[in-house]
Amino acid sequence: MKKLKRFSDLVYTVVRKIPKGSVLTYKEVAKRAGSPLAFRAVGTILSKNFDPAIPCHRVIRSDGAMGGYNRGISEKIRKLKSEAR
DNA sequence: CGTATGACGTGCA
DNA sequence: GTGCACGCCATAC
Repeated sequence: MKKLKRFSDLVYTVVRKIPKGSVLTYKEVAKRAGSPLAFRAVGTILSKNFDPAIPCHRVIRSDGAMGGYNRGISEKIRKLKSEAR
C-alpha cells in the first residue's frame, strides 16, 4: 500500500465515512483528515475530485451554507434534501 | 522555491 | 444580513 497518502486521500476517506443524514463541515473534515487548519485545502481538493463514490454533497461550510458541488449546487441541495432526515 | 488557484473561515464596516 | 479583505493550507506549474 502507498503510505504516501496525500491530504486529498484522507479527505476522500473521511467524507466517504459520513453516514447518511449527516453532514460535516469542511473544518470537521479537515480536522479528521489530520489538519484542522486545512479546511481550505479540503475545498480545493474536493473541487478537483469528480468521484461519485465520495458523498461530497454532505460536506458544507461552517456557516451552514453549501460551498459548491462539482455536479452543480442544485444537485447538492437535491441530494441533501433527499437524504435529509 | 515562488506564484497562482480554490467547493473556506473569520473579522469588520 | 450582506459584502469585502485578509489569512490559512494543499496542490499544480
